[in-house]
Amino acid sequence: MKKKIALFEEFLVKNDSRYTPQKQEIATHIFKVKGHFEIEDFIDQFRTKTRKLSRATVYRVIKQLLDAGLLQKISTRDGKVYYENSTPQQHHAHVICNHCGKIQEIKDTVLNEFIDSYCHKLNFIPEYQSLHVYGICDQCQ
Amino acid sequence: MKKKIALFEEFLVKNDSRYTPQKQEIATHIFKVKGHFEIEDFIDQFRTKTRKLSRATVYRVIKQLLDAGLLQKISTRDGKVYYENSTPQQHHAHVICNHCGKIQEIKDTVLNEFIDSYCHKLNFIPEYQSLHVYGICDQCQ
DNA sequence: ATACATGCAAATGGTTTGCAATACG
DNA sequence: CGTATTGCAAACCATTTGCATGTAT
Repeated sequence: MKKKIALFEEFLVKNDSRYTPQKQEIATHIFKVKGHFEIEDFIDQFRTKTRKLSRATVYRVIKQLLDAGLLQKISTRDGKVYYENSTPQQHHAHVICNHCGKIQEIKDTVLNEFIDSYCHKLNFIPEYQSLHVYGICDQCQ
Repeated sequence: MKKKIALFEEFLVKNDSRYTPQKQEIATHIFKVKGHFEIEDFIDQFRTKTRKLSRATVYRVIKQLLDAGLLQKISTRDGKVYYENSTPQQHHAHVICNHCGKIQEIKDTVLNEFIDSYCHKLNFIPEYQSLHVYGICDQCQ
């Protein structure tokens, strides 16, 4: 499988956007994160580890990563926002507990197949998708 | 099928929340809206038609409607936020064009069945769900 | 009486933008 | 060189919150 950073570079080139050191650095760091993370934490870490870096730039890169399907955004009901790595092929869905905030992943191809076939019917080109199920988890019941 | 306003009242009672005139009014107006709408527009309309009403209260009711599964929230990639009526039984999904912003609905039971069965496996009680597919629509290609 | 609901305005927090400086192709 | 990118701080905008007042049980 192709490296994500390579996919990102391809995406940028295809969209007449430059592949700059900042983009490379930010993307590389994001790709290393396992599970979900908050932007603010990420920026803090990045700043101490690497060097100064503008929030704006991070958000600009984030946007391109979302567009490229290499990252996805998760919002909990109480307004918290997380981001999580993904691949353009498979965006896994999330199950989010409204009580404790725990986030679980749904890994299942049924969903992706369904979406692909549906988009095909509409002649719609999917770039990015998100499925979030909110409710009460096992432990919180 | 039971009226939505009745469902809302039930929901409130069940959650030790009061069924007040404001809640009733706001909910009733929301239930009349077809398609998606923006909060700000809704408040403006409401204010001219009816009477003064606090943004805060609207948001408080919105939150309860979301929890009750009678309303759903749609966020476009560029930060716009819409709300749309729904029923607790079936949350239809949305296909959103990143180019022109057009929103189409997916009406299909496959999705709901999939989610129900998955939640059952996790012993997770789903209350609300959202599926958004972003991409490029037919016309914008 | 007591607890929840409302309205207001101020605060919050994630995200975007204008602009000047800088770097890529 | 010209055009996209970066950094900064200020701006934005949806949403939340603190608090004093009002209202239902």
